[in-house]
Amino acid sequence: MLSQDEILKRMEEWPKHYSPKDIEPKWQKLWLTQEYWEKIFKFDENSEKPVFFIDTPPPFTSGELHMGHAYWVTIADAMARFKKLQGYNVLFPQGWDTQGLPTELKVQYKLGIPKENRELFLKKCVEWTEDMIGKMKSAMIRLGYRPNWEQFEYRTYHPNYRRVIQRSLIEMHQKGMIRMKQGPVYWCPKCETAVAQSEVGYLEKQGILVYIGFPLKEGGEIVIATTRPELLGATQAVAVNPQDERYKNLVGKKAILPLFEKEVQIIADPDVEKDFGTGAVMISTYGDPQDIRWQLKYNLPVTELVDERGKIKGTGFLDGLKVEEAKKRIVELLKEKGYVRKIETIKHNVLSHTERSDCLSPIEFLVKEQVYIDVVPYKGRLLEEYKKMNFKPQRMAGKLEEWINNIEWDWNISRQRLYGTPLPFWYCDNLHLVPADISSLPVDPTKSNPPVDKCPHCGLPLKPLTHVADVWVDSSVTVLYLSGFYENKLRFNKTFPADVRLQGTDIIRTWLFYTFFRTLMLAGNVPFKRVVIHGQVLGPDGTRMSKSKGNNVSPMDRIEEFGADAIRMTLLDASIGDDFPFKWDTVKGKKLLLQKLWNASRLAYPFIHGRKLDRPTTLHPIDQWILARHKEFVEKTIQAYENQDFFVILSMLYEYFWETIADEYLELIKHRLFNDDKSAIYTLGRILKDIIILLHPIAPHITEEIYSLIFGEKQSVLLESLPSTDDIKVAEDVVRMGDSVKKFNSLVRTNKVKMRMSMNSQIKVEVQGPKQFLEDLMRVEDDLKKTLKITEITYREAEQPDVKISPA
RNA sequence: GGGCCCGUCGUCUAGCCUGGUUAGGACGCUGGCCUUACAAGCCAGAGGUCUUGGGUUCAAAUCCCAACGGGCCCA
Repeated sequence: MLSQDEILKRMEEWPKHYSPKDIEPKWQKLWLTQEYWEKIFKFDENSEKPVFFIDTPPPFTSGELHMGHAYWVTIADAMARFKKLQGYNVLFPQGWDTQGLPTELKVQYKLGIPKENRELFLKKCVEWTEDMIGKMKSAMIRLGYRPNWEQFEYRTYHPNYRRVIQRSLIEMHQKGMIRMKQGPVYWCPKCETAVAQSEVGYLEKQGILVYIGFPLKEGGEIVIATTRPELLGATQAVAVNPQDERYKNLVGKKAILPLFEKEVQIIADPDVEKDFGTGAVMISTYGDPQDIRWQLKYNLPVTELVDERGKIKGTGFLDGLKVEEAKKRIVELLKEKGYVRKIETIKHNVLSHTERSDCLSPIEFLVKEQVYIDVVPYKGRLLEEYKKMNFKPQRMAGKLEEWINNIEWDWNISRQRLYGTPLPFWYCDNLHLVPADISSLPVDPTKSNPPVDKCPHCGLPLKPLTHVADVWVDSSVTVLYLSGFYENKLRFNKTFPADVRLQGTDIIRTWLFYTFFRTLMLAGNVPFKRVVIHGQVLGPDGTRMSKSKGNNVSPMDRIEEFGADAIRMTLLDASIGDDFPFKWDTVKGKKLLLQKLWNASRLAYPFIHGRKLDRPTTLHPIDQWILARHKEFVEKTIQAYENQDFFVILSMLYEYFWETIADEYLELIKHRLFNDDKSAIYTLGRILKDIIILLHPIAPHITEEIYSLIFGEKQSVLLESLPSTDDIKVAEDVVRMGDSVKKFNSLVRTNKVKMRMSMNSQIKVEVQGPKQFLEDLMRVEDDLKKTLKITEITYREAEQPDVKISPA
């Protein structure tokens, strides 16, 4: 037994203040060592342990790790660490989505490398990418993120990954799902490339609604309203609603396009909104998706009026003008000739290039030869199969379903770019596709010869496809790549489908949908069993972070001050699926909680460190009480981890650890600790160790530090296993006693505050209350006296509990 | 135009599915207190017509309807 002085001296060995910036990098370095890798973080293909495979998002390599990244990094890391503690063999990958327009633009404009020099351009793209990865990776590591870098870090430009992408395309082609065809495509004139349906969205913009009088062939006129007067030259018909009395007698008649002097028919279609404009619209090729539907429905001719750079062609008088300029010019001309009836300024939704790009330019529809993957024919099957995945939160399943329901066009996968996965095909003038040999992958058709001399279908000469794949073609095979679908059947059988997919709401219709679709088509099953979809991290003002609003917060801004652990706790203190504002004040609060844990450990250290914590045959009633509470905490925490309800764990830390253990229990057992009471020492050691283990996935650094200082039997908390509480018997009378003690403590303290006494002052107490209440207190009278500096307690039965105190 | 989500102390939120203590916590605020871990602390306290209006019920923050406000997605 140590003397009081010795105990206090040993306590001084423990740094008084919790300093995350000293602790965290140390552990991050250790986790990355070969030794920790081998013992803890490695995914062992030969292990008999159950496998847990989490599919994490491969972020685009922008170079900046923003709060949204920090959020999923934290969730994924916490999930993986928990599963390790639970005894799983964890496959925890991290990929990089390396290809795409933003990188090309940086290389083109920031580095000034011309696209014409293809080799150099691609080399610089890769260099830029690696640079960006380096920055993001070090920030991830600084947050305590520890995936299987050694085995499962991947880059979508890498030959190994590219081989899987290309093979998946060739196999889809073999299944008859890929074809080249001509048709309208979403086109971004600014980026000069085709984009997919999932990359566009509607943005509210200021525009004009022009009312134009079309003369009727038989005399008179019909006034149409349009936001796209510049497309007048590509107008193929005028449409009205069949129910519209105003136009009933005009249906079937001919109208004449002003300026172009072309006759078009007036048709009736139920999709025309009677209340918009004049109720008469012009159908042009193409102003919006509705025009495409009408063009197909009525088999209207197509006039190509806009070129790849968004300039008008084929009109003579508007040629070479950009769409916006042409709009102004044609309105002027129409005014001069007296065709304009009215012009309104309106706010309307304009289809724009919104996804994965800050481009936001309006989308045009161009007629192009492109490569498509059939999606529409599989809608029915997709609507059935998606139900095999369970969603957290459940409502997110509805978002996927809604998206599948809304799919109208097949997936255009060709992009007119350089830095991307080459589509592994050659083609002929009849648009037949000839795939590369699987043995030749990865392949760049522009640099290799086709596997056959001529088109096997029609004998025409073959040309290489110069297009690259949509980035979602790349990232929709993460599960197939990681599980080893093509290249490691042993691993595939063990790991497929993945246990969890983690991602944000914003990529449901892209990453989630395409992975689900492609994996189902190629491997015949859904890619994962469970999809966990988190919300967005908002700025401190509760709105979306954006540079223009200046409400951007980066996790790295104040990580030295508060530490990665406190940031992780803040991010996890939200219900998964909800958006939440990020405030440094909240982080400060989490740091205080960790400081509390630090101090409690400081108190426990001299009594527990280096001691054997055998369970004594009998336990003090107060220890029995805390163990009963402890059992509840352990069980609920494990349950919360299983459901990814991290905020539940955090609220229990406040309630159980801070309020119950730190504020009540520790005070009650101090006198016994100093007297080397075996029951108290055993209990404190046990609950503290369990708390450390259970908190580790959320706050890995501080828990490793405390564990190593106090317990340290193993090199890492992760070599421990989840606590079991099977041996703890919960006795009702003990739990009730705990409540009585808490009540008594509170009454005594309240009275001391009222009487302006210091907490330290000696008092006499007269307590009243129901018989049961008094008996509970008598059971631990000695502990109450020592804890609350009471010299004498007298008891009196009464209905309501109350105390009277007086100075001793 | 359609769908989904959300409105709870000054701020962020738990509770709502499965109706039933005094609506719980964190940050902030007020007062007191250096107590064998912790003043980056402790103790105590103030602060809420649960957006509004109807309805169901013995009983509504919770279930239903409507309105208002905010957000997201789709057309």
